[in-house]
Amino acid sequence: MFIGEFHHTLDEKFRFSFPKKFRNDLENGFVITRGVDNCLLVYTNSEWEDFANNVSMLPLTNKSARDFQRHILSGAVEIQLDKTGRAILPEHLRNFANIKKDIVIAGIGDKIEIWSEEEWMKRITEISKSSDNIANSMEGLGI
Amino acid sequence: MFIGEFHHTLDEKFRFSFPKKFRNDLENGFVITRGVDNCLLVYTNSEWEDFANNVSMLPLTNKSARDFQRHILSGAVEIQLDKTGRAILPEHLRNFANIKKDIVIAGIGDKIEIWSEEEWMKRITEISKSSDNIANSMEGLGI
DNA sequence: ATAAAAAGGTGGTAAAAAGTGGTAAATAAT
DNA sequence: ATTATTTACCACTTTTTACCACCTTTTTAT
Repeated sequence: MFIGEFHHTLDEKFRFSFPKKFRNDLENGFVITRGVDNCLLVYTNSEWEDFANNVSMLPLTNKSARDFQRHILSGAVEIQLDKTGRAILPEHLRNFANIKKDIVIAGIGDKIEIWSEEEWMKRITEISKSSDNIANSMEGLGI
Repeated sequence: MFIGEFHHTLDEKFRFSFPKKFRNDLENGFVITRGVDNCLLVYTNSEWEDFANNVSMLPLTNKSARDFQRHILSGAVEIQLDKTGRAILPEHLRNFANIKKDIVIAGIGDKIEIWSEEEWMKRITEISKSSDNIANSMEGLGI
C-alpha cells in the first residue's frame, strides 16, 4: 500500500530518487507511463502486464482507442532503480507532466503518481476547496 | 510487447535505426505499411499474417473495404534489418507519412508506429489536452 | 544538549552501449 | 563490360547507464 506525499527534485541528468518506503515494492523493476490529469503513473510489473494487454487489444478501427494506446503504451518506460534508488525520467514524460525540476511523488493506494510540484499544488488546492462536493459525487461508487 | 517513444533520424540514404529494445522481436524480418492517422505501421511477421489475412477477407462488395485493402496491402514492404539494426524507408511510405528527416518510433503493444516527428508532436499534444475525455471513452471497452 | 553514527540524497566519473557516417563489395542495368 | 545503384559491414563518436564517494540531515545515546 503506497501512501504519503514526497517532494523531490530532478538533477541536471533528469534523475530523481524514489522515497525509501516505496523501494521494496519496486526493486524488481516497474513501469512509468502517462496518466490522466497531467500526472505520471507508476505500475508494478504484474499490474502493468494486465493493463497493457487490455490496452493493446483495443480495436484499430476506433479513433479514441488508437489515441489511448498511443498515450499509454508509447508513453511507457520500463525502469530499474540504481543502487542509490534513483531513476531517469525520459523527455516525453517530463514534457507531458510539465516537469522541470521539482516533483511530487504521491502514494495512492495500489499506485504511485508523479507530478510537477506546481501542478500538484494547483490540484491539491482545488481539491481542498471542494472536498465536500467531491465526496458527494462519490455516492454510488461504493464508498 | 512494444512500448516507448524514440526519436531517430533518416540519413541521406533514407536509412534509420530501430531502437535496440525492439530488435529482438524484429530480427526475423517484419512488414511496414501505411497506417491510419498519417503514420506507418510495423508488424512482426506473425502479427502481419493475421492482420493481412483479415484485411484481405473483407467483402469486395463494400467500397470502404476495397479502399482499405488498397491502403494496407499495396503499401506493405517486407524488411530485414542490417547488422547495425537499420532499415531503408521506401519513398511511397515516406510520402504518405510526410517524413523528411526526423521521425518518431512509437511502441504500441503488438505493433510499432512510425511518424514524422512534426506530425507526432501535433498528435500527442492533442491527445494530452483531452486525455480525460479519451479515458472516459474507454469506459465500456473493458479497461 | 551535544556529539557521534547512520541513513538518505546528490554530484561526478568511468565504462558500456547505442546511433550515425562512411566505405567497400556486390548486384543490376545500360 | 563498365558504370551506377543498392546493400552490407566496419569504425568512430556520442549518449546513456551504473557505480562510487561525498555531503547533508536525522536519529539516538550519553
